[in-house]
Amino acid sequence: MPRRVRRHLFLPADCRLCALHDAAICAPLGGGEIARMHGYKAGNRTVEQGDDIIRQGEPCSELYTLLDGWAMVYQDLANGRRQVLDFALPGALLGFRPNLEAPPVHSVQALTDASMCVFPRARFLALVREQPEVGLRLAWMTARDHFLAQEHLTNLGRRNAAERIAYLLLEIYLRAARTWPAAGGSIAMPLTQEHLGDALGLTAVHVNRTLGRLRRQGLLELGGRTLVVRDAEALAALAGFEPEALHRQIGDDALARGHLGQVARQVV
Amino acid sequence: MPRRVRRHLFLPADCRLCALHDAAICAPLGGGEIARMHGYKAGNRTVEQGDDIIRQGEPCSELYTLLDGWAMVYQDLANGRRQVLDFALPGALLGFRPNLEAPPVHSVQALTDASMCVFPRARFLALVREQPEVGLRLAWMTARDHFLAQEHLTNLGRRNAAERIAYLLLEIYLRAARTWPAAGGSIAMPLTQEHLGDALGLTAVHVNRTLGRLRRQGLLELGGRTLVVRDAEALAALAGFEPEALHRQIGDDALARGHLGQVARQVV
DNA sequence: CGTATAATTGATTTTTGTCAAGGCTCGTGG
DNA sequence: CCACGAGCCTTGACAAAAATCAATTATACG
Repeated sequence: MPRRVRRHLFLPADCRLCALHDAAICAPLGGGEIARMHGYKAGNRTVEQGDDIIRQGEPCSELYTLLDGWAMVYQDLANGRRQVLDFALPGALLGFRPNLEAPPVHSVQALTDASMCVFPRARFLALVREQPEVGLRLAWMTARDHFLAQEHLTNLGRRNAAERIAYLLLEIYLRAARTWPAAGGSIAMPLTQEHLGDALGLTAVHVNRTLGRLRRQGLLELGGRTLVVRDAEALAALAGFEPEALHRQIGDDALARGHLGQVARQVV
Repeated sequence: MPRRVRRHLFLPADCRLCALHDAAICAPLGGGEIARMHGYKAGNRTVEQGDDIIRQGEPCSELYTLLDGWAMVYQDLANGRRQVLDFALPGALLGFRPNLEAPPVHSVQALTDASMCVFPRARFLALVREQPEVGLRLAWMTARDHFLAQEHLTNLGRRNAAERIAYLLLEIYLRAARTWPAAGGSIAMPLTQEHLGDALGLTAVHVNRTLGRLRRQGLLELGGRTLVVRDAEALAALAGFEPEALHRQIGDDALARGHLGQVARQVV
């Protein structure tokens, strides 16, 4: 059972100083508007590793932008099984769902100490309402998350254990390396083998054996909260992973280049 | 190999006569605006069973609202495997993705003869731009599809063959029964056992055996393009399926009741 | 240190896939 | 009207993948 949520709430930070800007929901906002952003926020909050940020079934009237740290979105089933739906990195919007009035259906847990930007639901909606380009950004971010979920669906449905692991770790590597530039294929990564199993529909034991095989083949290294990608080419070939296709669809520039992005800017 | 796309293009139908209105992207539009909707459409189109509506990798500059019939969204992998990502029913928006400029990554195939409402990409974006409430509707529909994809992820990751089948068929039953009211737990359903397998990460053979077991237990009947749910309670218990939770999140009324829905209306 | 969490390994069972062969149904063309 | 073929469903025998059960062995941390 994850420990209870600890709340350390700070005054709103000045959004103009936020390094994350381009990666978050507020990306379309320009200088003048960003200065007024703090009016929509309740402030910043930090949580400790292991804390639940959102708990399925418990009313939650806030949305969050993850500012720093890792989180996981997951679902607990009645029979004790757990499915990890997504790993969230800085910039991720947490708590958005089709019916914001109903309690959340998924939990979100901090995998490291983490900090986030807190939006009360009503103010978040006001923001979306008053800044149409933010609404489009919201649609784009949701479409991106949907696309990633579909990729994971393919991963679970049509790949075996080794392929699934290779695919997930490559994806995580690329996403993390974009946030915290990586040296020599190595990134800090807090996921345990049990997390990987819960995300991939495998048991931790089977993840362990399969990881061992990949390690012995010289494809990767994993341990001590560190992931080292030794042979990205081979991993990609094994998993049928196409970085370009992924990037074309959800890359940073997709919003800037894509039509939806153009709309987002034109609407301003 | 699915046969080539046949195109029968008709003049735009009058959107005021469209029975689907509430279920589609245009739901937030009122009387005056709906009358101008045809200005954004290229027209209606019909396709035959087995036709590909969208093909992954082939440029496609249109979006569609499915008006009648069934479709499937799927992905072909390099090694010949296939993953079904979603089954689409009337009202579904087809072809929306994070980067509309890049070719689609998923294919969409008609599972019955089908008809749809065609939007050229540029005009679709103009609609979203000029009618902010349509933008919010787009965000909501995408969030709904994302939520469903996450449910499917849990289904593949943490349920065995019988549970997966029970879950999927119940979901399909409920969705179809909302579109075409069902009598005695029976609906017309064009999915083959191979379709189910490709959606559930199982082989058609294993689907067959498992379906047989469910049939012998008196839980359901499936054949002749007809699905009969004999014991919905037992199926739901087996699958851990909670219709209320699903409905609370994505039910028809969720938009009307939910805050996002309120926004959608207030923005007008 | 001592405890808790995470990783590892072996033996065994269960679930699912693979290969192969027939059977059923329905529409088409002779 | 019947024969044929395509697509789909069904079943059996066997193989492979993954889960389960059960210890151990690191590793991290107060």
